[in-house]
Amino acid sequence: MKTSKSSVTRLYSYREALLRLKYLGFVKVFSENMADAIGATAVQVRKDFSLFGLVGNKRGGYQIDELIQKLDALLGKDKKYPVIVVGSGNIGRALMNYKGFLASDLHIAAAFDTDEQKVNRSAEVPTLPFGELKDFIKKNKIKVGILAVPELVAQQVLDQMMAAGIKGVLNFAPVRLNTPEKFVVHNVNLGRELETILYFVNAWDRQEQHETHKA
Amino acid sequence: MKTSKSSVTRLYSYREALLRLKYLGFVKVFSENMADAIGATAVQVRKDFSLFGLVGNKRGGYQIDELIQKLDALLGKDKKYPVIVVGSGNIGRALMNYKGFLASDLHIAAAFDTDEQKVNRSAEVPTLPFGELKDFIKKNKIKVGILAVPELVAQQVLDQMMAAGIKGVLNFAPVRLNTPEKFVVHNVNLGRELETILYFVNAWDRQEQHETHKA
DNA sequence: TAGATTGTTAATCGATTAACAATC
DNA sequence: TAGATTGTTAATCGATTAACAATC
Repeated sequence: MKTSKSSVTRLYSYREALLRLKYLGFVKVFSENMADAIGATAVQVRKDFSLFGLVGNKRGGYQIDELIQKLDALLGKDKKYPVIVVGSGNIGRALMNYKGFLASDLHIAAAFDTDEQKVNRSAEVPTLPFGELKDFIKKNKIKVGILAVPELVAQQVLDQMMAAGIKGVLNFAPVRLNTPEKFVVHNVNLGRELETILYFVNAWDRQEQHETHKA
Repeated sequence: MKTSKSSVTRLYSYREALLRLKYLGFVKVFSENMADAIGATAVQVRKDFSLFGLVGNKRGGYQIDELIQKLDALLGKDKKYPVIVVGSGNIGRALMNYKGFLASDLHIAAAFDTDEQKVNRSAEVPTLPFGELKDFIKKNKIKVGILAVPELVAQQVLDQMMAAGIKGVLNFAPVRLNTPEKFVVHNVNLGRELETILYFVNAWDRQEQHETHKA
């Protein structure tokens, strides 16, 4: 598998690290440096690079400028991609105002909500009535959305987004969504994440107590 | 590896599905049903169950009540676990008010912020000054926190949380955190998630155009 | 040339899936 | 008994890591 999710994610990390190094005045890097920067191993870095056709110089490492340029082309960093938020509850509103996207190649074009009270066309990121969703997606050729609606309506809202042309979503509703073959869904289940953390922390606690008793 | 992150996550999913089935009046399930419910395969379910010592009846499937009970014991569902939010920016505030936690065994005990303006001791989930963080963690024996502070201060804030006794965090800052061996970090990098979705969606688009040209 | 570093091929590892024996 | 389902052992798969040849 050429382009697994994790290898692509690492490419973005490499790029970010390279920009930092460039900013600090560096001109070239070795695979070892890249590895340190993103918390991987040098072999992993070279493997990833070779997978995506990024070549360096035997003994001389990689030219930072050249590498960034190639990554930009590979990752489509040349243009800004508009993304929409559907549902302006707690999570939806947080993402509308999230500053972390500014540095990247994506920006939130608009949010949608069924609650007319939340509509606000003049805000920096406007909130529009849900009825305008389809037209907006089509008119602005939106490909990716953030699904931040209640669990119970998630599937039916997604269906409408798909019908209008959306090809991928970041889903915050704790349900398994039904999607066609060529559609990307990344699920973020915050409760589940916390529970899993809790599980391992508690497991260690129990283990420790056990060991203490034995001692 | 007995308890990988993913197998534990699936246990929580099984439990959730079982509660739904029970609510609908079902008394027993087969591995096939469980698989459908969480989007896995029957073999996967039986493998997970055997890994955690959950046994059924040859030919008779699994008793729902019994299974839930065992999962509760396994996952520590007997008590409520307090969790804190550090940083009350966009993400932090959204999580403070997130309803999705109500159904689970965790609740947000308090939030912390350096901005005195945001302090509010009388809210349902109080926001306290950052200076009270250590005492609060120690007094309430908090083990898990949500780190929703700016990237630049994430590590130093985490260091203070660790010093006070925190053993695991859900990290929203887009940085690699330095932690000791027995410490759990789950990273949620929202920008990265969206970028990766965008990558695959664009990759398909390019591919399609390519194929159209050939045709 | 000797040393350092890349890039590829092979080995390992963990997780998922397949095959099948056990048994209700 | 025959059929259905569990539970385990073996095979497969993908991703990471190790080994090493190429070469600047």
